[in-house]
Amino acid sequence: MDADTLHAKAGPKSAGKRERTKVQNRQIILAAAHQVFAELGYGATTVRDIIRATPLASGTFYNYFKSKEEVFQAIQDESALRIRPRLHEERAKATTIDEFISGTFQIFFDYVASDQGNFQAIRRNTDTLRVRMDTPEVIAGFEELRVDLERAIAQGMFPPIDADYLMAAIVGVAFEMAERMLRRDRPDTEEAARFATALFMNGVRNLPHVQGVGPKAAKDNV
Amino acid sequence: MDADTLHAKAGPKSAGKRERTKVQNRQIILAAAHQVFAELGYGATTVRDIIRATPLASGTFYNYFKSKEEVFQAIQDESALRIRPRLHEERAKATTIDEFISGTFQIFFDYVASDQGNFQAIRRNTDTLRVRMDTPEVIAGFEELRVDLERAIAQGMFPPIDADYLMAAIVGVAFEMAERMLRRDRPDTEEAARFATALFMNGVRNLPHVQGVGPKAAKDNV
DNA sequence: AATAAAGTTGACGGGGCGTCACGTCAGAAT
DNA sequence: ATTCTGACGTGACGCCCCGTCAACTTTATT
Repeated sequence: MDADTLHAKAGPKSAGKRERTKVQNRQIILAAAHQVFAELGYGATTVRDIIRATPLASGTFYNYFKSKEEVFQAIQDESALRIRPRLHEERAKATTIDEFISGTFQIFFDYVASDQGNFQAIRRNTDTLRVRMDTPEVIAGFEELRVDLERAIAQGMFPPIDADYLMAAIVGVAFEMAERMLRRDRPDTEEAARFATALFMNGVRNLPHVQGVGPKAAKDNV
Repeated sequence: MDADTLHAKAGPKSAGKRERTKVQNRQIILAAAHQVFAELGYGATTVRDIIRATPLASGTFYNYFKSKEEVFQAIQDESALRIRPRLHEERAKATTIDEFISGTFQIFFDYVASDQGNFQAIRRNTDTLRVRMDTPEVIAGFEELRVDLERAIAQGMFPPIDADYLMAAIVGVAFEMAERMLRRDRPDTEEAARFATALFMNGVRNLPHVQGVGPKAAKDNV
């Protein structure tokens, strides 16, 4: 056998065509990942699945992201960035704590309904809390809500209770209710937000009747 | 080359010693899995990790379980089986809906505190809802609670609200609060149960002050 | 034009998964 | 007691996925 045969192990046949810019490729990968995650769920999708939904080669993925987890977190960051301005706006606008809580639930349920696949990928297919909370953007989003709650408590708008548990309750109700909402035939984000707000502010015992109501009834319930 | 060389590929060196019974081996694997999942989390543990914590060989695992997911679900089934009698007892004992809800939270938080590793493995490392709800035992546990809620609503103990969302709210609050509870220095399951019950029954607006209280204060708060 | 920098590629080594042919043993059948 | 049989244990194997990297191409710089 000759030298050529021995060294024949190496060598991509043709590499390096660059038809897109760096930013474009990152966006292409992100979009493909978003779509594939939504379809298969986080656990079931492989990096190759993502790349296959793309004109790129497998190695290129790793020029932009360290791992599957990192793309996923990037997607969550994007989502957090999309929601936060709305939450800020809501906080500025709300004059009562009821309005603020209600607006927060509404924004959250609206987001979930607008990006069902991603929400379900979070819920069903991965290290839920770790991925949800480990990135600065997402943490920041939750932190802002917590600060608001603490301020409300300090200002006497809420009784002097444990802000940590209060936060947990809001997050828990929101995520779990969103799950059920999406299973319904025609998810109604306003109904969900109304229910969550009423339950949260008044408790079961003092809950107004909040099921199956139209816009007209909303006034009565909140 | 002769025939022996060709066929030399096969053959475990020494196989088949049977020092334990079938049931014992299943229990050995289950116990090892429970321990390793709690330590490393679901996602991070490999079937080989489980087997390594055992005197058995890798293939044996698959005589008892189809996959990593199946052992995990078996563990959840065991947990569900341990909790359900207590829930039944509580349901029989409780005379008011407050007592029932309070008892349910208490049992749940107690369980979480008694098996932290497993709870965190559920929360942090896997297809949360899928694993939590896909096994008959676990589904049955949730179903019972839902039936209770529907009955309470039908009997007028709760306002006529959406049992599905009510259920979601309870589950959401319980799981998310349990997470925070475990992060505390000295998790206090009674405090957590008191908070959850008060919030749930009365709402934030009507919440008694439920932080940092001893057994004496419990009477006042619930 | 020559050189450097940035970007792309696919083959490769590493490792986990589930299978399977082989080996062993306990108890049933004779 | 001996043979037979099927249940069980074993570890090597083939498959697939992951992340890396040397080779290669294009763009920027001098």
